Amino acid sequence: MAILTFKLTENLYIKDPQETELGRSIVKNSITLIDKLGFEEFTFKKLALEIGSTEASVYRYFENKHKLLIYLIDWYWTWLEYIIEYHINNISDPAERLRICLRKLVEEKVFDPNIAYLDERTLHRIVGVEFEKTYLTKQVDIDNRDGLFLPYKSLCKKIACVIKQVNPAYEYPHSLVSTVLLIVYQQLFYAQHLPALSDIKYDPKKHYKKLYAFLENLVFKTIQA
Amino acid sequence: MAILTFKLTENLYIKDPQETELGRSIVKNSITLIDKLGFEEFTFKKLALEIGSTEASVYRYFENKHKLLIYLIDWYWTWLEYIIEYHINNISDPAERLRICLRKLVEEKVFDPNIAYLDERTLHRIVGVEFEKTYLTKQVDIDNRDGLFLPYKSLCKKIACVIKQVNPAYEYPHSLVSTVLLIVYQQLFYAQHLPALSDIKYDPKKHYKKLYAFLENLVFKTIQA
DNA sequence: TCGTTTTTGATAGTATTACTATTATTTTAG
DNA sequence: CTAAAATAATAGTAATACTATCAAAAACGA
Repeated sequence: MAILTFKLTENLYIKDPQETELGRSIVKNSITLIDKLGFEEFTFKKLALEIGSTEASVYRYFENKHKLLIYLIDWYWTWLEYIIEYHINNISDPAERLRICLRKLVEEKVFDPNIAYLDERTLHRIVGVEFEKTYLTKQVDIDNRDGLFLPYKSLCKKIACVIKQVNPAYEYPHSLVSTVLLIVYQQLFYAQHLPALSDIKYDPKKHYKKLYAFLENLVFKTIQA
Repeated sequence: MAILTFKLTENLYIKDPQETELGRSIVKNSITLIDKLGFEEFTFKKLALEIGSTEASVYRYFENKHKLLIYLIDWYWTWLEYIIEYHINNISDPAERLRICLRKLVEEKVFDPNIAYLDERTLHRIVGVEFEKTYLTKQVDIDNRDGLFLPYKSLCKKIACVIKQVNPAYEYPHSLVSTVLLIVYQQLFYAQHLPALSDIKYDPKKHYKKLYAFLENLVFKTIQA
């Protein structure tokens, strides 16, 4: 059993949280706490209390909760790209590669503590609710310059390349992929909380299938010549 | 010259801001201030200072800044639905109706103080950056029950109906429309701040056209039988 | 026009947040 | 075993997100 870890840009943290017990505890517990409270209500003080440490100690790892959130989400996108890469690796048919990408995006995330360092299922939920808050800010240009959004851009680029393989003439592969990436989380959120905005009914057993059907149709028809 | 105003749900405010000079000043100035500072940095204290009033007075109109933001955005969606309604009103061809919907969604907003009560151009920018923050919260179900998202759902439904007219067999009209609504703001934001995620280049003279091309292709191909 | 209600302004106060700083203690690494 | 590094404990600050009180001003109704 190989434990998966990824190295993220140093601009995200003051001190690498993967290197110490406390650091790993901060990351691990911030996931459950953000999931439970939502990002707005989440504070370093509450986190410190949860892990039996102090606010000041948390601040030695992350400048602020914004950076910590991006750290978690960057980890998720890096992990997802790895998963997708792994599964399309030896598939030669471009259309099939694209179908696998979509399936991996939509598919329910499983958490295997033997393989994963973090709980991807909870992370998946956090990404759905909090991801857009990471860039819909006044500091987006600075954060972007600092490379904080690289994992997401990398994933987007990878899938855009697959689209280009299916139809090299299609003009908007990046726009389509960034759209698809948002749809996944948006439609699942709507299904659960704002059902008037979606035709996908909330039902953990079936909605992944419906979402996939919606997406496959949208993507393949859109890029067809 | 008719001044456009809309009545929004009473759950949004403590005291109707349209009824008093101070109320209108709060609404008007909150738009420019949120646009300038971003929602996170925006506070009732700063707003009160700006309009020469006090924090306590602002709190007499809105429970908190979250409700104020939804008020502004609800106003925008109500206005946009009115505009769309107005333009598709006497068009009989469903495909043409749909094309007009898309055009009105994408089109640069103009601000005519003779017709409009609020500055829709600035509001458009706020919607792009702040809209998703209104529902990506832990209170989404309560806010939804209180009818705070009705204008958006109404707009979505209206356009979904147009899609149904174009192809009654298409299974995901609401999902497609809510997707399209987000794309508009998302792709313009990406074009400006995260260009790696989009194929639309930032250029106020031409990007509306490109965005429209991307959308028209996506929507019509997706729903075609 | 007078009296009343409503609205606003002025001021104050509280709990919480988002930090920074200092020092003592513990852990770890050479 | 010692030095360096990491953490805990504690304190402190400015700002936020409110609530409360009371007086002045404006609006309004008889």
